[in-house]
Amino acid sequence: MANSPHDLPSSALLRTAYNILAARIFTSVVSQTDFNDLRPSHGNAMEQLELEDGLRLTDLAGRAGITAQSMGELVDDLETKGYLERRPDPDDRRAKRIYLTDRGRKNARAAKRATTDVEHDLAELLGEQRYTDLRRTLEDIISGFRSDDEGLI
Amino acid sequence: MANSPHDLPSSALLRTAYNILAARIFTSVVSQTDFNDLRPSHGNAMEQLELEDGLRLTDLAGRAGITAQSMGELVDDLETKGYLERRPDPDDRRAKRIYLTDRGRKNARAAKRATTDVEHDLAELLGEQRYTDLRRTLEDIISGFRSDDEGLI
DNA sequence: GAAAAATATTCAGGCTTCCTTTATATACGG
DNA sequence: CCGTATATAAAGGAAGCCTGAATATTTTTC
Repeated sequence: MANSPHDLPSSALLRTAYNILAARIFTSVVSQTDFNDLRPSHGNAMEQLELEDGLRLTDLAGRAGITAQSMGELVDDLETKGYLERRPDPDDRRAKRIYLTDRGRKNARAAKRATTDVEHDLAELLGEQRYTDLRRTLEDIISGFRSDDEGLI
Repeated sequence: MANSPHDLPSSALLRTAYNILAARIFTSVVSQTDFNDLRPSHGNAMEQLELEDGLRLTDLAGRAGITAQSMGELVDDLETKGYLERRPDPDDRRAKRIYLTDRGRKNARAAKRATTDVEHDLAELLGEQRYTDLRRTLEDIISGFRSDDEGLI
């Protein structure tokens, strides 16, 4: 590769490190032939439903930080591909609730496993102490800077 | 915001930290009214020309990691807006060399300043020791993992 | 208890950023 | 020179996000 990391801005280091980790997780999941019809953006929906099933589109969008319309497209696609299904919300007939199918649950488990594996690899590469320090430092950057530029992200 | 950073995967922490820093740098540059016609992707071209002026389109694309065609669009746009100019390569009449204009140089200086400011802010937030540790850790992640997944990024 | 306001979703269309394919001009090795 | 490689450009498309407007339903308010 052309660039030595030497004296790159920290933002570039963060981006590259993120890209490497994200690519590992994503390729680990889609390399299972069952799931090779997923694209990275589908993760926006799947990640949330792994945590809590049966959400409404609006909630899903809010948690992922994208518009309801964008999330609608992702959910359309994931529904077509058989990962999700929409069922009417019995309490609010404007809304539908979005559930993982069996296939969706299998995928969610694979994603979780891949993410956990990467955390392990990271901790192994860095050692427990530096791994913990890194996470704390990143959390400090997020909470320390977020307030400064509300809503710019 | 909805998510507490607690036990998010490290990849998510890296992405959020990157987004915050990148947004700071970008908004700091474009908030100068002179430069409010730039979009983030223009940085792909400008960043490289800050380092070395007079590159050919192909080199520029290679260094930025995008196709020559994509870079061609960015350069078209930046030329229209007066940041760059193309001049024929005297040694190879197939090629053109791309130079910063005065306006382009002014912008490059502003970008460099914004980047430096963010590094300072980071070092101040974390303290010198943790700032240095963070950078070294990120470099270690990049060099430690890059070899594993060659070309997946 | 009806009119007004808010909410959930969908439909239509657009923008940005990147891509692939194809065309054209130029360079260079044998 | 002739074939192949290289530099750029032109045309069109896919992905991922957006805004605005339409529709159905719920909640609020007077």
